[in-house]
Amino acid sequence: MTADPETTLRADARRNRDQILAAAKTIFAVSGPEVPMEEIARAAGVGVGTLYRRFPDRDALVRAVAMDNFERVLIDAKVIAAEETSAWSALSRLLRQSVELQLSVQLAMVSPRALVILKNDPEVRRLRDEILVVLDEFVAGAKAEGKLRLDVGSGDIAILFATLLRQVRAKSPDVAELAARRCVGIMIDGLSARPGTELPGRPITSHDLDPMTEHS
Amino acid sequence: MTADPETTLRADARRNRDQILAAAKTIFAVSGPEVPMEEIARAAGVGVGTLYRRFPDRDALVRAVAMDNFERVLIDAKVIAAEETSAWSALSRLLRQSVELQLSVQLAMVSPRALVILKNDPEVRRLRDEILVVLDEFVAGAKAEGKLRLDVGSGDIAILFATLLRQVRAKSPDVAELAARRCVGIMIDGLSARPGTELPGRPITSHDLDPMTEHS
DNA sequence: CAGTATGCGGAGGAATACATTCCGGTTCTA
DNA sequence: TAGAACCGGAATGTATTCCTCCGCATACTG
Repeated sequence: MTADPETTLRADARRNRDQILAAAKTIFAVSGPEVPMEEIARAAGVGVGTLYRRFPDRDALVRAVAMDNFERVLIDAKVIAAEETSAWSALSRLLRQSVELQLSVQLAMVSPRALVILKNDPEVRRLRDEILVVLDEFVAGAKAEGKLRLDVGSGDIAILFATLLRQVRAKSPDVAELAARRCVGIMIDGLSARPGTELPGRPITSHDLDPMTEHS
Repeated sequence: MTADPETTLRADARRNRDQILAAAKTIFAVSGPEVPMEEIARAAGVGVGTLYRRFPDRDALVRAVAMDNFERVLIDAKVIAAEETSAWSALSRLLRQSVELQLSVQLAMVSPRALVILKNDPEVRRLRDEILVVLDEFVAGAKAEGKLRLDVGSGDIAILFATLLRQVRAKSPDVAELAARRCVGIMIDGLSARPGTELPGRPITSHDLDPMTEHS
């Protein structure tokens, strides 16, 4: 049906397309999906014209970035599931290593703009649902192992990491990057099952904040 | 010198001024200090004209909001210091209850826009420094008590809470508010001194990310 | 290696979003 | 009740941003 851009494009065009996607991913992660198109083009080392030729409008770009990252996370999760022996180590590894990937992904679940764009895209939803299933499995498994505190839901975890990803503006990118890794570490410790403070309310599930469905 | 707005203003004007400040605080906390002035005016229930009469431009408003919140946090911290018996409980109580206050405060330390405005304001700096001193005392004390993990600095804590404050967009404000409280709880547990994962790098101090000084 | 289809960059038109000003009408205060 | 202080929000000017268009460049094909 639709020609596959991966194979149909001329070599240089293909290269540019990839650069655009990569640049957009980085920039979206830091500044959200509303940055000027020109900024993305510059970061990708191409002209705006090229950007628009490949992605007719901003929505198309956002969708493409989301798809790309959802896929990547899903693959990661599956690899991890296969390699790790316990659900807890799988969960914490996924969270830890996904700083970059989740970066974009979660952002796509938090930004109102992206939400509107993605809400009605069946392909995106399918991927997203698959990810949620895997995540829920990890969470349930880790609880069963007694490693994850029982009073959290996958929604809590999602929020925790979604909020964390907006890169902090420290004095240098190095410090910022280190800080992010350390925050993740602290949060993982906060999630582990050890006698700690009791949390208010009830566990938040992924359904509680499912941005893909209408408000209650 | 400068007439004190608290006493000089006519009653209704004074009331409006307070409403504007309150509205700005809330909105800044959620959306950052770059929201359209009109939105703030609407939230405060006044016209833009009134907003501009009271605060000549955006910078003035940002500064006023920052001052207001810095003061509030400082007062809170001092009250807590007087009431709590251990540094750890003081620290965790401060973090827990300051969800709203810290909200604005930290935001003012993260947003580039606010930074520029506040960087050269000596009054703001003075307050800010006082807060940092109190926070450092709490941190040092809690470590001495063996309640706070030794491998974190006050900078780590600041980042942790600064990133957390951008309100999550859940299905309802209630859920969002609950989620925020739960996140704080999880983070506090992550900070407590119990055998957990080792953090990468070295503790981040408040100086490491001090936005009031130039990049190294 | 020449011919051509495909792709490229970026100037520029159109639309929008914002900050800020201004003034006729309203509300306090003495 | 007089008059000063204040209010709302329409109107103006400006800065951004989206997206199109077209002359030029580059990659594939035989």
